[in-house]
Amino acid sequence: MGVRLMDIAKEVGVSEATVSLALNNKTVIKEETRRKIWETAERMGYRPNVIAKTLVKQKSNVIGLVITDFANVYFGQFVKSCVAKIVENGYQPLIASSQDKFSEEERVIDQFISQRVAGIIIIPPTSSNLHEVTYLKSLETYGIRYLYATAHYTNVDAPYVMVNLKHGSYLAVKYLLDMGHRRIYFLGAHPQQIPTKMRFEGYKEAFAERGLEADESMMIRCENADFESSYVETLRLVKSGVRIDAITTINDIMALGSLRALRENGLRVPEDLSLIGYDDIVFSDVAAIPLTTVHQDIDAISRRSVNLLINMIQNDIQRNDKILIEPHLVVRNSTGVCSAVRDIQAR
Amino acid sequence: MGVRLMDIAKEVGVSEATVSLALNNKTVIKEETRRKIWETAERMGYRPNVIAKTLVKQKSNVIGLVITDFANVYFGQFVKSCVAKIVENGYQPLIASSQDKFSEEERVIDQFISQRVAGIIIIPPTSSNLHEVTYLKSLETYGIRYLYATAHYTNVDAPYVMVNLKHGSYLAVKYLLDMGHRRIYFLGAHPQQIPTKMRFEGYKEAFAERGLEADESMMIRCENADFESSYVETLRLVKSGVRIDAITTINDIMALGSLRALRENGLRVPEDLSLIGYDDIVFSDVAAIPLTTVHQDIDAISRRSVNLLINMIQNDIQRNDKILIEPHLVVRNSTGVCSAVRDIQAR
DNA sequence: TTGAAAGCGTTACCAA
DNA sequence: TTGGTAACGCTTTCAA
Repeated sequence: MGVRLMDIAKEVGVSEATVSLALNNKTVIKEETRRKIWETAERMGYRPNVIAKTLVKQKSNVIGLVITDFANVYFGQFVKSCVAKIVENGYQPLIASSQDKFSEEERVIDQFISQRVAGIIIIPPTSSNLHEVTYLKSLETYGIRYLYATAHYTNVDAPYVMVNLKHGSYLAVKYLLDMGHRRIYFLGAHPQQIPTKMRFEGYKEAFAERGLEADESMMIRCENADFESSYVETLRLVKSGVRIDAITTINDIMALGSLRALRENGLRVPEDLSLIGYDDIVFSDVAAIPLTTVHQDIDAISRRSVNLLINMIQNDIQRNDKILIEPHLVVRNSTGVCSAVRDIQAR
Repeated sequence: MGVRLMDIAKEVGVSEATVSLALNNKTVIKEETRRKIWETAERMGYRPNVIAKTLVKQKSNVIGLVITDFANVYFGQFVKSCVAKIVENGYQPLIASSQDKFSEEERVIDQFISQRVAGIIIIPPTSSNLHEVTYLKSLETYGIRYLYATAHYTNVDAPYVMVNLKHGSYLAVKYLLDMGHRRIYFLGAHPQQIPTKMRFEGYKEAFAERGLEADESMMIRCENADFESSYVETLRLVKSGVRIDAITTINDIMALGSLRALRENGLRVPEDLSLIGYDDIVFSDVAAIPLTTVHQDIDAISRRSVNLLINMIQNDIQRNDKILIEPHLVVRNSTGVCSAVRDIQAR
């Protein structure tokens, strides 16, 4: 099935080697022969077999990309950005999902090794920051370069590119403090998980900087880092009757969940209280109230990741850089001066 | 670099063939030999080279998937669903984006052919329904099975799986008519494009069924099928001062854009007018006002697509099925009885 | 139960 | 400027 070099060779009446040389535009081949071979190849609908090519060349131009969830907008944007950069550089992307499970990450990476990819960019599952990462040995055995993106395993000494989560959270909370807010609730997931942990450190830092002490009880632990959990916890908070100046969440979807709960209880954002998200996915601008949020430069993460990986591939060396991208705050309409402060000023 | 069958063979003191047989668990090999080979393979960190395997077996288990945009939630969900089903069936997914451009679709498919994939699921660019699709001949030359999903080229006789767009729109408009709405604006893209065209046909059908004639001037052509364009056109509509009973859009993002324009002008949804989206992406439920929308069963599209493709691959035959999935209306909070009708009833 | 050898489609080296 | 041939890592057939 299909056309092979041999078929073209027979048709033109030359050897396989000549056809190969001609199709790769080696100038050793006489102009006329080359033209004839190209024409015949075209006419026969020849498509080179990269499988065979890779086998004989003993190197692939495939870059693997392990993400956790195709349906998550944030990763969708990351994939889009990465793929563009990989293609630009003449490599071919191969994307797989770990479904946010470490066991699947292992399976997928084993598959990539069997594929003999040149390098891999790994986005680890959100839930796990500690793991016995056994596949690294295999990657080294097969000379496959790798790095982690958007997060990393704390117990593994490997290169990564991610956003300075702590600083992002610091910026958000500092801004809220500047606006007079004090009772700032923090909605996160498990306090042990990196995404939550790092952000809460930023939260505390902002308070400390002002000589204030963060009230740990304002760190609300949500079951999952999603719309529903955030909605539920915000509802509970509102019903409890405590004073809430502001709420920060560890991603934008959670902020939207929170927003829904607030609005359903007649609380106005930002008049009654402020709300800040995290990530700046497209939908934060599309929400009921355009969300103030911490912008993570996805493009920068992907650019640095791809560049570092390709650098490792081309120099045939596994490096160990740790790259932190600095986030910044995007102020939109979900935040304002603390209502308590406003009341005082109004007098 | 890396471990080969030969390395294991040398280590154990048997032939390559024996190692191959043993690792593939052929029972011809003596239990003890097999065990020893497995142990050694494990110890040496052996990973089979699928490149070589594919070459010799002369068949691949890779299914290509061409989408238009990784950052689009709708396709993100489709990819997720497809990938799960492809993996379940023991195949390996290979995903690429056409960036919504036909030229890129061609490039990507050529790449897939060079990869000698077993079959391809193609999501065509939204903008093009007519195209000289030259790659089909190549696909046939190399015996690669294919089908279109979520849309198709009208001038090409090839299998496809998509939602009955016309019927979805019909359901939405019929519902609005039932609620007493008459001045129903339709926000779409170019009237020639399939997604817009089919939906507007459903719109007209719902009117016709009631013996009403659809007013073509209520079909508003947006520059793009996105948030911004929809926002702009809705704004223009509102400012023009015409009476608006309801608005339907061809996707949920557009509905959100529309919603923003309405709210900014003090119009309440659904009290003052109703709004219906299309697609039922996650965010329609997360919007300021949970959106009434037409649900497209992405899971069904992907299931039917993958099943049909695998059927073709395994029976080694290119079929030509056209599969239409029936959509249904999901009523949430953005729709209600027409205010004009309510006023009358209130008297 | 095991081994030798041919072959998959391509490239690359050496000869012609 | 071209051709013959070995090699890439694996599977498979046939013989031993």
